[in-house]
Amino acid sequence: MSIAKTYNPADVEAKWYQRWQEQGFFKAKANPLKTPYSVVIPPPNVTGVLHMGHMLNNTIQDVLVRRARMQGKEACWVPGTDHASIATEAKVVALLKERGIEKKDLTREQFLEHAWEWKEKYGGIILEQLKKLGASCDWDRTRFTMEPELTEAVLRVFVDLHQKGLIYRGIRMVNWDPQGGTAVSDEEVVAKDTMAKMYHLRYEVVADSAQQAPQFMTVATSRPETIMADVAVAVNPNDSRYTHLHGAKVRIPLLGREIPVILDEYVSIEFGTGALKVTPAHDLNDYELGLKHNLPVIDILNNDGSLNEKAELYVGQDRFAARRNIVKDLEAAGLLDKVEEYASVLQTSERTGAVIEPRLSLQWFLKMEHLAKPALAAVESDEIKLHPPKFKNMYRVWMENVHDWCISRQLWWGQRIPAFYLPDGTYVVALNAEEALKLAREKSGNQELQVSDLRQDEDVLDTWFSSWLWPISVFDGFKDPDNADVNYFYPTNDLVTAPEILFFWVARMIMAGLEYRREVPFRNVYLTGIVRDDQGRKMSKQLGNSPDPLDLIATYGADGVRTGMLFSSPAGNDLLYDVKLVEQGRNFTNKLWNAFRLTKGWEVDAALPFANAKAVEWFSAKLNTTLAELDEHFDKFRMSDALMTIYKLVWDDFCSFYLEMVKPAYQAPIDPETLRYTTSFLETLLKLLHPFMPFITEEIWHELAERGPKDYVCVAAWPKPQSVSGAPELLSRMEKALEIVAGVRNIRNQKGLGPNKPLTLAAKTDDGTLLQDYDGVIRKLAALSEVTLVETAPAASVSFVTGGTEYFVPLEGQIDLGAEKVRLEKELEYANGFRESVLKKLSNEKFVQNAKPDVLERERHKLADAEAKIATLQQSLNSL
RNA sequence: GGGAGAUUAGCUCAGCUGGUUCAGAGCAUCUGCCUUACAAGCAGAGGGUCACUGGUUCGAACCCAGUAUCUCCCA
Repeated sequence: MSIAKTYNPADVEAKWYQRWQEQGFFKAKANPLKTPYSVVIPPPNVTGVLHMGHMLNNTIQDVLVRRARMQGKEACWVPGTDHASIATEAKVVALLKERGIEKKDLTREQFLEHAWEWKEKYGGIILEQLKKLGASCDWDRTRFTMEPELTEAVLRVFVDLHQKGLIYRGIRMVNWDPQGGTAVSDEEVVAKDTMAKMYHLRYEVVADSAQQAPQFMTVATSRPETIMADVAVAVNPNDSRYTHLHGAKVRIPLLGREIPVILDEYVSIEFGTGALKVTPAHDLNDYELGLKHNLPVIDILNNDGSLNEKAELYVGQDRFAARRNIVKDLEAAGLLDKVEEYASVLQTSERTGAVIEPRLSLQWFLKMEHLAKPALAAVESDEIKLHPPKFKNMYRVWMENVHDWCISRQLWWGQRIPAFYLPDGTYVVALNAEEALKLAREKSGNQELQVSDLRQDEDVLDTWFSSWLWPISVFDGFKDPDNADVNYFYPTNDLVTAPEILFFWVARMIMAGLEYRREVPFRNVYLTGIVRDDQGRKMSKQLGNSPDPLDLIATYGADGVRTGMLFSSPAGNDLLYDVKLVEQGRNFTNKLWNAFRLTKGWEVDAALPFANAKAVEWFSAKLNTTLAELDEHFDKFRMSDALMTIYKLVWDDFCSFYLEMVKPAYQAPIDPETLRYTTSFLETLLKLLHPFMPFITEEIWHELAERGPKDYVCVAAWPKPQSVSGAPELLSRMEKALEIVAGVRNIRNQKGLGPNKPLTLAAKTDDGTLLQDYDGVIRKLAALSEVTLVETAPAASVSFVTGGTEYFVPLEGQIDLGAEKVRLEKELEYANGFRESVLKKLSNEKFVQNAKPDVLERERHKLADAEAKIATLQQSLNSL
């Protein structure tokens, strides 16, 4: 039988994924006999494709879920997608445009038909990609935030919150995305630092009499096109420069409309010219100033960011075109004083990238105060733990300063707001038109009203208004609040997501969970970092610095990519992606493969006695100690540490030491006992590795032995640490033995002797038990023909000291006495220095008085060891 | 402008309540090896004033204060 020298993932990954599905291992159902463990996926955009962030995020989820499954829990990972209203609608609009169709030429129904068609065609690609990664989701549970059941949940919640008086409609300053043609929430606005221009404009002061020479006041603005919406100029009452203008009026440049000069301490005397143009319709602060001073509001913007007829000038031009033109005209009219560059912050839309225009509009809002309070308490009390905990601070600050949530969007793709307007302009809120009609008849007292008399609100709800219900709605907790699934799987256990959406999504899920089930939606929130390139830049399409995850999987194998991504991604830390990481991951799979290949190739001779008791006993101790460490890492959500712990256990302890200890000579057979132990160790390692590397572990599991129909490592029991008697002693003795091995190997290296040149070793010690017990191990790993005890140093030998004992490797004719002397003197010098430092500590009375007894004891030991070592070295030197 | 966090080896990070020679890991580096499981490998080695300056303490990477730099969040 021949096994490939390198592991070939492409051959096995699809096979095992299919088999797991056929076996139904990923399916979960309420089972009172088992402990539930559930995770809901952060639903990716339905039209999205897998990127590196998804890879990291979903690998972590899969590790958690697979481990829980092996621990015998009823593991349930619910997959699904998000309808992502702005992003998807923008994509559909762009697609239609390519085909020569403008959105404005379509009816709502026609547009939605196109959108659904597109969703059916491209939607869910990302879920297929997740299968390539090995994600063990219960695919039968796949949900979509805009499917009928989930839409119903959204509408029910809207109606309920409206009844509770938490949803209201009002005119507010909103963040307007002119490209998306919709309002967006505060959380969807991204601030970008830029250099902006500050234009100093001259406003003519309205003269008392026509005879006076015209006077001007200079007002600075970064958005000169908004002067047509000005309703006042404000100055600080304490600003002596403007005292003469108190009560005056000024003319808007070019337009000539007269507006008052008002006084308010809000105006900063230092900033700009100390005079502030007041534009209530297009700036939040100005709006509040306007309210205070009872000023009118003039909105000069259309939905698409162009100027409307209220502007009077530049009507129909985009705001940026209008800005260029008005600057030109102002300059020509001599009304532009100067232009300065200054560092400013540009507000942009997260979804479309367009520059946000603050704008007054009529929107739906959800009051947050009532919802935020318990949601804050849940995190403060650690009922929900954030990993890493540093995010707790951020969470608190945000929750204490939360604003009402603007939940309406001027889009078509999404859940339409269930508000129905009566002919008189009032409205009712109801789940559907029939219910609305009932309410409308009651409200108006008009029994003649028909459904056709009612007009439903045109807006849809913010996407997050459906995703905040996700942990409940995926278990049908709104439709049927007492169903077995939701009772069993809710609250879920862990949520894995990006810190960017801590407020968008995580905080709101906590609110919804507490409001609708009186229980938090999850216990742990694991916040991943952002995947960046090796220069620390965010991965982006524009930069082209993001590898295609599917190419990576094809090249390095899903297991290699998964482990590569987890090698260096502690919670909350950004992952600097480097192809070296996935190479390391791939190399690790190959290492494991070859360990398997070695053991698989052994022939057994049943007559042979058990020859490797020391190795087996040691590795058993090592394995069980590591197991406990591993569980601790997992419990603390230290995924990289958990992986690294297994990595070293497999590579260093199992492959480099254990297998080398028990490996028979070339083509020699192995004893049955050793093979039995070795196979069992390997099986345990496969189990530990499975959550990280599901495919290769399943492949080896089945290659290693004939397996029953349900015997998969995927559902094998997670190993529990067994107590091994005398484990610390076993570990430290083997460690000492391996130090001797390293000493010999070092000499081989220094002297340029090959790894196999037969050598002998002599030790000068009274206590030969270690050498005796580990004789086989030391001889084999260091390739020694003989280990002896001596009383004096053999002639012509190289020596080393470890564990207070001096060892000699006789090397006739190859010794450079001078070099050897120098080496020994150096070592002696170091040992003396060490002795001095310990002595100094011990002769410090205060230390002796204050230090804890065990610390003191340790120092005394160190001193004794050092002195013994010095004596040995001195002797060797003398004998040279 | 307000707040939070960080600064440890070339890189990415550990280092729990101060105490095993002023520190660990992985990767990278260097040296030597095609030693029949693996060159996607083996063996060995080197590499750090724990950002800086003070303070507390018998003792500080760890506690305190200040300085510098960086990152993130909010305005």
